[in-house]
Amino acid sequence: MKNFKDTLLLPKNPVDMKANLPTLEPKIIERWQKQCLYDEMRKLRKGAPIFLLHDGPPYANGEIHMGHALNKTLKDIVVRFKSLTGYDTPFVPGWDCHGLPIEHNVMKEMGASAAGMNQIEVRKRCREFAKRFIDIQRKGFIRLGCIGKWSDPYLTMDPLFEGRIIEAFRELANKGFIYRGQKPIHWCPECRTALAASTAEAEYANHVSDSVIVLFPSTEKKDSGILIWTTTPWTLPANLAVAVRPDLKYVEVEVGGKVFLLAEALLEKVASECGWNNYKIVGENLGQNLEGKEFRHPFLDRTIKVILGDFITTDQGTGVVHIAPGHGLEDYIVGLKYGLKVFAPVDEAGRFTEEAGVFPGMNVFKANKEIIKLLEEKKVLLHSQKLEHQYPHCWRCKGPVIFRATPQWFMKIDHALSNKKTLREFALESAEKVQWIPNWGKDRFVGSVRERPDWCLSRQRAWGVPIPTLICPSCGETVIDNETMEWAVELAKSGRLDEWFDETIKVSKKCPKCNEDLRRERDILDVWFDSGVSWYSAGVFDGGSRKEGEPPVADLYLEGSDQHRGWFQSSLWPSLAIRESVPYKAVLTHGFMLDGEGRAMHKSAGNVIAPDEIMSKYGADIIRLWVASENYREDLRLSLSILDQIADSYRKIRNTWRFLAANIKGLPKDFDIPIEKRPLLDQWMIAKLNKFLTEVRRSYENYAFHEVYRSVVEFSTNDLSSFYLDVIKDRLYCDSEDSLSRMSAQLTCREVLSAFLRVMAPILCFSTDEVWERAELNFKSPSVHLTDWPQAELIDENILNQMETALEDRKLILKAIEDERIAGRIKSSQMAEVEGNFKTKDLELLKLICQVAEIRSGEKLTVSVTSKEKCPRCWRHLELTEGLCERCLSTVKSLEKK
RNA sequence: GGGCCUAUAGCUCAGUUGGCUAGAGCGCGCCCCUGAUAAGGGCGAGGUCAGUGGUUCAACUCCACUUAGGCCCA
Repeated sequence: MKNFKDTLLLPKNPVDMKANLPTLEPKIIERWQKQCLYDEMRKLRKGAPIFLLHDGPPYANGEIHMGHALNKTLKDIVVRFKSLTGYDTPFVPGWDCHGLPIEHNVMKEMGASAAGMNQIEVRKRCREFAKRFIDIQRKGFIRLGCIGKWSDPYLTMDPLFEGRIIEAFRELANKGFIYRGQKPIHWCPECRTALAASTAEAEYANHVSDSVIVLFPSTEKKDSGILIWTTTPWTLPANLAVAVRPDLKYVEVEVGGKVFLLAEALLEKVASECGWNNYKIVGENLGQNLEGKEFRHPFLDRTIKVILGDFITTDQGTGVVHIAPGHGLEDYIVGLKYGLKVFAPVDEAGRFTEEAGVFPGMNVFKANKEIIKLLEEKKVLLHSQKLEHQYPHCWRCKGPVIFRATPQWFMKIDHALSNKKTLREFALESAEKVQWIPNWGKDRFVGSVRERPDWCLSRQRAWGVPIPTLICPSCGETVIDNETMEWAVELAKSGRLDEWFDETIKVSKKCPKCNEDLRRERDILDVWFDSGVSWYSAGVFDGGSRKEGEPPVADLYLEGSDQHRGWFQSSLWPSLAIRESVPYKAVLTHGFMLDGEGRAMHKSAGNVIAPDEIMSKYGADIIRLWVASENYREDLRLSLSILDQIADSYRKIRNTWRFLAANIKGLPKDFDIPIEKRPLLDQWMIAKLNKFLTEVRRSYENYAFHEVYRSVVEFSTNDLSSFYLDVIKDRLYCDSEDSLSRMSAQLTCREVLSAFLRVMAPILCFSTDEVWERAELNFKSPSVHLTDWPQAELIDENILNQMETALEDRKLILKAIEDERIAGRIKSSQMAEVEGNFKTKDLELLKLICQVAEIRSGEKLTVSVTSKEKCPRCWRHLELTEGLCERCLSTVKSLEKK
């Protein structure tokens, strides 16, 4: 038999089957940089409506991890999609540069030499440290394919930005939102310094404490009272209340003529500790009914009230907690609710002051013994024992630390705005107007706003923006002074902020109370304040820090769900207070990274997969496809086998593009055939494409990228690969090059590919651009990212329905053929003759899409082997003349003429 | 301990206001093709819908509790 392969128009592949993304992607990034892609995207949409996604700044500390990759990829998908659909999409990335973690790392890096270093030197090192990681992280984000103003990001340590931070503070201060209060913090009496609670500064280690059960006598009845338990007897002089849990049952117990009140759940335990042999319950009450009841302090002349606290547990103690708001965080918070004073009669060396009322000047740890003695004398000590437990110790001197209230600056959350509403009320009301994605985000946000205390802005650290206030070292008076704040702004903006901390530069102001020389506040602002005013300080359109103009309201904030209590709030309070509006129109949150088993990724658990690892093995597009495939509203699982699966899907999609690209070669660029003049199958393909475009667009608009992924994979597999492309191979390969039928197929393929690439460009930003170029679709736009979203045309539902019916018949036919194949009676579908009762009227269409030799109408579905010969050129079984089918004969003949 | 969230095939996801035998793609198994070839096509097997109890004519879906996990707070 003659070999006809040379007479066929087989695909000429401009796209490699193997993507080799790890080496390809960096080259595409280079091209984008040469093309100035970000600027070109903005230029293309100049004057169009703006879609502003304001980047939440990651912390400039450490390499990027998958959490970063997830967050930045989601942002990038949004930005690229919005740009394609016609928006001007500025995206200015940012970094959070100040704060304790960096300072802590710097101190650790310096080791012993840190001791003699002054604040200014520490700040310098911190700045360098932050800069180092900004560069590392920036490289990582660019490598992920994220588009944005990487040349000029906003940095919270930029002079201009630091100046804005102080200006924001000044605005808040002048509107009356700032005040000086007290709050307990971890304090090392040995080093006489504050320690950060939430980091490694307070190390937990074993410590032996005095565990005591103490009677607070009743003010009414003799020989009765309430029993409290504590492991820090030294805090008793600072006691201002006792707390019970509202839902817990409390009992009155009679023991040897005395009556004690305590939680029922702990009665047995306490009885054995106190050695009660005979006791009787004489009364009971729910905690909530005890609120307001009065008792006497065990050794001071003070009346103590019962308050309610939800934090009380029944695993130890008496179920009644002694409250010293100056010496415990829970005590402080519950104390605020009841208007208790923040009382901490302990000096910075950990010694009682005169205010303590007992043992002035004595170290509190030493005072424990004396207090216990005093309790014994007063006959209020029911039980005392040594208890070894975990207790925080100073990371520097290793000594035990204490909780001690110190003066701090706060932002008021319940201060009224010009609209007479308090900030909190305004926030709760505003939450209703924000679009929360997913919608339960509102509940989570509102829940944490409702409960939160005033914002403590002070941090006793070096690396940050100073709180621009003055303090009298002699009488403790604090001064918020516009001239001083203005000076601080000037310092910041001229890059000389370190001078604020230079004690040799004296303050010229005097204390308004005692006329002493004032000094500058040494505390710095909470780092959350820095990022909280990014809407006010960042140049969100042009990059860097804001130079002029009103700050805009962002269309979207997109962060991990932990930010409901973090950045979404820290941004909200200053914005509500300063400009009385919410800084975002919509808030989208995503879940957290989990491993393949659904457990959190931790370095210590050894289950971390780094973005770099994936990028060098699979490529950034695989990360991006993975991000798109996951429902990010929940937590996201990641493992190498999940990535393998994503890589499989990628290959499927890529091969589909590759086939399309290979078959449109040679089609003139301006060639067109009106839809209605094309073969029915092509008309269907276009209708299907339009339906696909409509669905995918809707999914993107809803930020439901996993729906996009699903639609795309299914479109690729079901509609294209296994159906349309398989069927049109005959036309593409065997029809003559200039035939309308072949060109119609090519044209349809080109339209499908062009639309498909643009639809996937926000996700597979590298691969789509590669194919866009190689398939020579770039004759109008040099990059797929500089095109318009493919508009869906009117969808021809008639054709879709008609084909739907035909496909149902097809499914039955294929099944019947498969049965024959398994029985060994038939091999290729091409040799099948099928008879049956079909819903489809158009049997020619059915024959075409089933790719069988013949289809006839009949009673029962039967498959037989055709007697017709196989055309040696197109492999279809049909009538042959001169050894070929009619179509192939004329095609070959016209070729021979040439 | 509190707030919010999650649990459907090996994997990633669908499953409308409760209503036919719970679906898809991948993977897996078997087969076909060798003119998308480190491809392509067909068929098939996979599910106690985390568990228990309840509401209902009817529950993957609603309610309660339990278990496992996540984020935040304490």
